[in-house]
Amino acid sequence: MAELDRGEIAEILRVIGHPIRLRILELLLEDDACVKNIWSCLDIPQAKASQHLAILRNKGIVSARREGTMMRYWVSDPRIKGVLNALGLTGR
Amino acid sequence: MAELDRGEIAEILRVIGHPIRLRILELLLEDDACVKNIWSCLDIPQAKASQHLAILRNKGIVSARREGTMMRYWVSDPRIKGVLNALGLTGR
DNA sequence: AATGAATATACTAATATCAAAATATATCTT
DNA sequence: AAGATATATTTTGATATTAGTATATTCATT
Repeated sequence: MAELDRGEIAEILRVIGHPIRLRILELLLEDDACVKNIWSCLDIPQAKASQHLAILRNKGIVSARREGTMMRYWVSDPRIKGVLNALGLTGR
Repeated sequence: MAELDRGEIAEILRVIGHPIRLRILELLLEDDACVKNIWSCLDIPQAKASQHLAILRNKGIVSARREGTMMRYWVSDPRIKGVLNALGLTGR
C-alpha cells in the first residue's frame, strides 16, 4: 500500500521549488497550455520554458501530448494543487 | 497584504525538499523535540541533525529555544503542515 | 575551574543545479 | 523537398548543496 518514500517526495519538492517552475505550475493549474503560451506569458526565452518543462515532465509532475506542431502541457500529479494551495499560491 | 513572492516560496520548498529534513519536520509536527530526540529517533549522527536544523531555522521554518543544556525545536511556519498533508506525509 | 553532556560550527571534496547560448528536431504548408 | 513555426536538446561555466569529519561552544555539576 503505497510506500511513503521521502526521497521521492523530496525530489518533487525540490523540482517544484523554483520560481519559474512555480509560475508554470500556477499557469497550468488554471488551464492546459502550449509552450508558446507559457514562455510568452511568463516573458522568458523559449528554450528556458522547454527546459523547465522537461524537468517537470521527468518527475511526472506534468504531462504533454503533441497537437500538430505544438505540445499541450498539463499538471498530471494531483498532489501539486494541494501543495500550492497550502502555500497560498492558487485558488483566488 | 502579503506579497506572493515565488522566490521566497521556492526557497521554502527547496529547503523542505530533503529526505532527512522531511522526516525531521514530520517528527516535529507530532511534537516538539530536542536535538537528541531527533538524531536518535532518525538514527543519524548528531552533527547532521544540527546542520539540517540550522538550515530549517535559517528559513524560519522551525524555531528553537534553549532549555538548560538542550534546545527545544518546533515547526514555526504554519504552512508546512498543509504542504506535508497535501503529500500524504502527515495526519494519516 | 574542570568535567561531561548537549548542541553548533567549520572545512572539504564530490555532486548537482542553474542560466545562457547555440543547435537540433518535428510538423505543417506549399 | 524547402521553408516556416513550434519545441527540444546539448554544452559550458558559475554557483550551490551534500555528506562526512573534526572541532568548538554552552550550560550544569562538582
